[in-house]
Amino acid sequence: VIADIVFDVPVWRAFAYVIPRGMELHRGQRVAAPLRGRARIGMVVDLRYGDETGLQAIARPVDAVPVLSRAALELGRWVAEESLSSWGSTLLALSPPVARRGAPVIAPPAEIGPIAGPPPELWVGTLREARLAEQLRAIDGSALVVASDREGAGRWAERLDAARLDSGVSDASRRDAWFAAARGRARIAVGTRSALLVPLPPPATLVLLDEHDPAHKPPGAPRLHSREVLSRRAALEGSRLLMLSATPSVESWWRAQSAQALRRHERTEGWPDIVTADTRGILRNHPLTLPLTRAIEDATRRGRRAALIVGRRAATLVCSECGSFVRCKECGVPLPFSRGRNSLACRLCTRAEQLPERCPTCGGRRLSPFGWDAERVEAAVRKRFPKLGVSRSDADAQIAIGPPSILKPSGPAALGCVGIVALDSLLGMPDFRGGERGFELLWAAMEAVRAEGRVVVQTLHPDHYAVEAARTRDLASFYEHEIKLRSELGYPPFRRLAVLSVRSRTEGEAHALIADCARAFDGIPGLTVYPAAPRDAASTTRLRWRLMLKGPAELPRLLAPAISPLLERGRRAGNVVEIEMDPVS
DNA sequence: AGCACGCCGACT
DNA sequence: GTCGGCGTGCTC
Repeated sequence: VIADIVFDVPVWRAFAYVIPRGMELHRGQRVAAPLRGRARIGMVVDLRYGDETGLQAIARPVDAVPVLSRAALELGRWVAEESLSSWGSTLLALSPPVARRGAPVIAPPAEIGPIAGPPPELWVGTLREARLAEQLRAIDGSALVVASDREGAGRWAERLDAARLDSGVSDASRRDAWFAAARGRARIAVGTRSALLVPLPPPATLVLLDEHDPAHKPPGAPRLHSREVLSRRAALEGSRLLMLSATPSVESWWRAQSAQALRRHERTEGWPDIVTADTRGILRNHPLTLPLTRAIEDATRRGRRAALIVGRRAATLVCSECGSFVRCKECGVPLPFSRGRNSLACRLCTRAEQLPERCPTCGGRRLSPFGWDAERVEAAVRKRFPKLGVSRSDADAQIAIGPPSILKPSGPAALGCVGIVALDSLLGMPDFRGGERGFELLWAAMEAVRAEGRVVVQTLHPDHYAVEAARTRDLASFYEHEIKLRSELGYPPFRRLAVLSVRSRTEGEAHALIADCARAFDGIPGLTVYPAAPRDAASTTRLRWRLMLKGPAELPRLLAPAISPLLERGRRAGNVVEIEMDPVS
């Protein structure tokens, strides 16, 4: 009997090995097998009869029993194909930690047949998490809860008294939790993306927390958003899928709405009004407007903490008179601006424009770089509030300054004031998700203060649809607007994106390499290939290039034949070619 | 990925 | 005459 094994190497095909006499193996079990002379860990994906001549023998099983079901192996293959990465690297990233020698033998995972299940549900509203905890407490069958990070997994494991599958606990207890979930001994298991394939006895409920969070797709295998993996899994095994978010991704909202699967568990009565501070023509010399200064004073006087949210660097050029950004005429995205350069280049289409003298919208003469970074804000705030504790690293400081993520761990009404120093640094990011990210932030700010505090938004765009929708607490109106835009401009969920990037040692080679890549995509029907652009517009050397690809839902299948030889050839002579499907930023 | 093989320059 | 750089190709 021959075993087909896949390894954590960038090689697509499986390798065939002889199973030694007396060794019993199953699909979904890990083994150590000699690969180019050394024993490496691989996953058994198939067992078959065949010609054994010239094949090496498997050295030993690594697991006494399978860790993945056959359905999980197939799901893993789908994930690998969708993300243009190898089956082996995907499966091994989605397997439990390897046991130490002498660990007890545990029962193999349940096999689940394909059944038709309900459409995925999208839960929004302030009560979504309380409702989830309630339902899970009384659940019939098993459940997997996937958080976007270890902290979230830890909080939920405690809240649900559930087994933990993420790396926040020891390997031994993660492994125990894996098999406890597989055998139905732990009804509820909590993990991060590494737990996506854990076997669960039916009927299973799959839960994705903070569905919109880009942290569900960090670098590394499996190179797909947990949302996509879970929705495929739910569809294949007929499980119920619940996705929770205060502000879902536009993709999920759109799908849930058309499947009549949107569930709203809301209570927004008593929430504070969002105070918008219009910063057009001001905010040149201080990051805090009067309303924000007052709100910080009030909160800290009452013994409450304040958080100030800042974006990244000065990223765009803005008109001080009408407030509009200088945008690419082709793509409509704001052009990134950095000091010391006299042209603006679009990140998407590479069109370069002379630095304009006047505002292209209103003809105003005052165009200035826009953006307050954390350092500048901290210095100014310390000066303004010398007696208060101000920190960029301690989220528990009286005034904490940082990126939107500092709002994440705060419980309901944890803060007395949230100030968004410059919403425009989010709205104006050279990324089609700018509106979505801005809306998420505003909503998260309201959730962090609830009825007990104040949200102050400083912006050049008080009339932006994301601000308007947040101010009126009208989720649906935001999504309607955003979906219309996405449909007109051909962005997800209507078309699918991929980003190809290359790196070389010399500028000449880098340019030749990206040109080769672009040529390889010539003539593929339904594919839009955007012109290549240097990766860092600010950098003077052009060793890194990227280009964006747009296509239909089957984009990975379209790209695979063209990209495979490039991914291999790219590795020669210090060249690196990478492709990322469905980039989140 | 990771590792061995092999072909050219610098050193004993 | 030998060491070792890295470019190249393969892994059951």
